[in-house]
This record gives sequence, C-alpha cells and structure tokens, in this order.
Amino acid sequence: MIHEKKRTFNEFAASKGLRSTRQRDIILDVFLSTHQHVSVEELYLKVKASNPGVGQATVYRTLKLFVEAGLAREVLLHDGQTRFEHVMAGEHHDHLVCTGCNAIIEFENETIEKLQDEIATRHGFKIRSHKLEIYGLCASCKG
Amino acid sequence: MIHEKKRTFNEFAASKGLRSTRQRDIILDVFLSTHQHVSVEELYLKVKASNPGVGQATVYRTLKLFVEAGLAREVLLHDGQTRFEHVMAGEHHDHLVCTGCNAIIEFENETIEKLQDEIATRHGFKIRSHKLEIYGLCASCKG
DNA sequence: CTTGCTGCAAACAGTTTGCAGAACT
DNA sequence: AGTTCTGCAAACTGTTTGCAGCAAG
Repeated sequence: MIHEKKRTFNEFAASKGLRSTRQRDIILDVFLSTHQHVSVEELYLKVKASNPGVGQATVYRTLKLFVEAGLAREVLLHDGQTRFEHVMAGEHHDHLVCTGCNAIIEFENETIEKLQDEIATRHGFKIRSHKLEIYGLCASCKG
Repeated sequence: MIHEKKRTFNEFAASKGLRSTRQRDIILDVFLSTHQHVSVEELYLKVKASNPGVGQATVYRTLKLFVEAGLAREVLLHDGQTRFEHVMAGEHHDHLVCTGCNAIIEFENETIEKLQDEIATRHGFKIRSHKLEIYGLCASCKG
C-alpha cells in the first residue's frame, strides 16, 4: 500500500507536469514511514538525519503537494504547529486527544459518520471531509 | 444572558484575584456583542473603533482570560488565525464549514454527543471538550 | 502605597517567498 | 536548452513577552 501511495503521487505529479526529484522521493518515503500526526519540523529532522542538505522550505513545499495529491491531510491541534496525517483510501478516523500527555487515540465510528451525512444533507451541504476531535484526559492522566 | 456572562467573568476574576479594568470591560462587551468566530484582529479593530488606545496585546491577554473563565473557546479553522467563539452554558454546537465561501453553519446533534461519550468511556477517557467540523460546499457554492 | 494591568515595541515561532544556482526532462 | 526545483536567508504573519508607566484596590 505504500507502493500504491507512491503511484498515486507519481500520477498526480505527472498530471500536473511536476518533476520527480530526489528530495520529493525522500520526503515521501519518510512521510510514509512515519506514524500519525507529524509536524513539518519532525519530518524535516528525520529527513535531514538520513539526508542532510535538504531544506525545510522544501519539506513545507512538498507536504503541500502531498495534501493536494490527496495523500496527506492537515490536522490543527492546539500545539501551535500544523500537523499532517496520512489519508488512507476510503478510511477515516477521528481523534481522542489527551490534554494531559498529548497522546492521541484514534477511533472510527460508522454511526457518527452517517449522522454527519444526514446533517449535511439537511443543510444542502456537500461534504468533502470532516474532523472530529475529543479533548480530555486519557486513562492514565485522569488519575 | 449577557448579564450572566459578565457575572461569570466577574466571579472568575474575583476568585483569581484579578482586577477589574476598563479595558477588560470594553473587550468583554465587544466580545459579547459579536457574532461567532471572531479573530483577535477583528475584535481588536472593533474595540479600537470605539476606544482607540487599547492595545492588541491586551486583547490577546484578555481573550485568554475569557477562555480560562469558560466564556470563550478557541476554534482552529484553516485560515491561519485562531478564532474565538462564545461558550453557551451547557450548549454545544458543531460546524459545517463551507470551503467555497467560508460560511459557517452551526448545528447540534444529541446522538453524536452521546456516541462520543460512549467512545470515550470505552477508551477510559474523560472528555473535557470536543470539536466537530465538517468541511465541504454549502448549498449555494456546490452549484 | 503596593501590585497587577496596559501599551508599546521588540522578540518569537511557524510558515512563506525571492532568488541564484542545481537538477530534471 | 528550457524549466522546474532546491537551499538559503530574508520576509511575513500571528502571537507572546519585557518593561516602564498607569491604575485599581
């Protein structure tokens, strides 16, 4: 499935007349190897570790491309940094965010999704995406 | 109910040993007179209009107090600014955000809230707040 | 009088951008 | 060769902070 994403990106790149570069390959690889919710800084450091000389600006620019290509999605948490998560084909998950230790638990709920569709329909709204974040204290932080 | 909020803030202020100042009164008034999702900049301009000489920093600082006092809540949309919305006692609403015209439609759904509680409980999570945003195109933008 | 609050300007953090040179096609 | 992409550093934007003076208690 990592392969699939690379293909997706290549197709996107081709359709947009974008070039395939060493940096973009590296950044895509690192992004795919990463867990949820990477910040640009984190990604940049990982990239630099194995490949010094890649600039931060390139990471920013490339992540934007991933978003455009539908591989990544911006997640705004409350830590001052824009974070990026993987977009899995079809699948969608929401987040329980612990305000104590910043842990993020993911979950999926079919019924909630359906209710959202209903609500949207009722308002003549065409859903493109959504975001549900529940803030609170996780099992170990609530003491 | 505006009165109630002022009282809430005064109680909060008293309990924290905070002072009651002209600026805080002004900013609270303007905030309460405002519609949903004000940015600091917007609020600052409104305040300055009727009351020049109030600094932006004070608006920032005061809004943080409102959040602490439970009168306001931060909303992170995708426009690069932190926005603040009113916290209505007990009530909670979520958002349909139109990516075409930036309109925001609010809604409430009891069932979704309940499902969230269930999910949280299942994960040993203690909910403090949550945020649900649905992005897409509104009736007039979807063409 | 004492301490907290304000306004200003400077400092910051995250992100974007201009540009000269490097790299892809 | 013709462009696009990259790295660097400078520029920007939103937000925070230090400090001297002001104001509330």
